Amino acid sequence: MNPSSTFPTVLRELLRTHQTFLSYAATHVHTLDLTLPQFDIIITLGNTAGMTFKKLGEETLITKGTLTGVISRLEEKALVQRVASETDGRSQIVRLTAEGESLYERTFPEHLAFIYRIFNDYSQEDIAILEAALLRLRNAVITARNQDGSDDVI
Amino acid sequence: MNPSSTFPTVLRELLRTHQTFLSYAATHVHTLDLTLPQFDIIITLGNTAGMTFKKLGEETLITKGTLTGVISRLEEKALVQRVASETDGRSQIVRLTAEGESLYERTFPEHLAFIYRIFNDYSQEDIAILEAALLRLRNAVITARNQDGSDDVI
DNA sequence: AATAAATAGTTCTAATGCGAACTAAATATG
DNA sequence: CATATTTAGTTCGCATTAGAACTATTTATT
Repeated sequence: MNPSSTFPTVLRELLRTHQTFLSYAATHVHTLDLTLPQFDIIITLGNTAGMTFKKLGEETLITKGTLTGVISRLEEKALVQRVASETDGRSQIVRLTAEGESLYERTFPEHLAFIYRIFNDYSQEDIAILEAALLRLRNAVITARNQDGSDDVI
Repeated sequence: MNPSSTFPTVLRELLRTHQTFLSYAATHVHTLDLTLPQFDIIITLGNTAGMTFKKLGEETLITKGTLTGVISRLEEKALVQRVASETDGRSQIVRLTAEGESLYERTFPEHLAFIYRIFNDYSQEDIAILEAALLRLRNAVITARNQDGSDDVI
C-alpha cells in the first residue's frame, strides 16, 4: 500500500511507539543512576521474597545470558543478592538487599506516577482497547510463527 | 489493578508484543546472514538512489552512533557503499551496491510475504484500529514527555 | 569577511541483547 | 541403580544501543 515504507506501516509504528515509550521511561530511571533493565529488576523483586533467575527472566523478558550480567551489576551496587536455593541445587534466588528494598519503596510510587501520566487522557475503556489490540497482534505473530512449517507448537 | 505487574499491564504488553514481533522477523532475516538492523537498511535503501546517514537514521530509527557501525559492517559485506555528497562536505550518501540491489530484489518480496502472514486474519479496518491505537499511545507518551517541566516542545 | 552556532559523521564507553557452548544438578528412563 | 536427557545459570562472541565527546563542514550573525 505504501511503497515508501520498509516494514508495513503498522509495524513501523509499533517500533516507533515502543522506542518512544522506552525513551520516556528512561528519563526517569536514569535520574536514579540505573538502566531500564536494572530498574525493571528492582521493581519486579519489590514486595517479593525473591525469585529464581528463570522466573525473573520470564517476568522481565530478559534472556538468561543477559540476566546474569544485569544481576551482577546490581549486586555490585549492593541492591540485590544471590542466594542458593535450598530445594534445587541448580537454582539461585535473587532478592533485594535492605538497600534495594529502600530504593524500591522510595522510587516505585514516583515511577508509577511518572508512567501513569501517559494515560491522562485515557478512559478505562481506551486502555482496554489498546491492550486488546496489542494482545491480538502478539497472538497473530505467534500464530504466523507456528504456521512456519515447524512443528514445535507449544 | 494488577499488583504483581511491574509496569502497568498495557505497557508490559507493548514490550511483549514488540519482542515477539522482532523475534519473528529475525527468523527470516537470519536465514540471509543479516541482522535485523542490517536488513532494515537494505530494504530502506532498495529502490532509491541512496540517502544520507541522517535520512537513513530517521527512516530506520537507528541513532547515528549505531548507524556508523551497521553501515560499516554492510560495507564489509559489499552490500552498500559510502559516497561523499557533492553538495555538502559533511554528508555521506549511503547506497546499495549492485550486489546489495540484487539481494534486495531477491529477498524483499519474500520478506514482505513473511511479514504479511501476521495479518492474515486482519481486515483493513482491524489494521487501521491497531495503527490508530499505537499512534495514540505514542502521542500520549510525547505529550507526557513535553509536560515534564521542560520547555523543549518541538 | 570573521566569528559563533549548528549540523553530519565518527569514535568511544558502558550496558544490553541474543544465541551457542559449557557446567553442574535434577529428573527420566531403562 | 546406571545412564540419558533435561534444566538452571554462567560464559563467550558478536552486534546493537544510547549518549557523550570529537572533527570537519556549513550556516548564521554581526
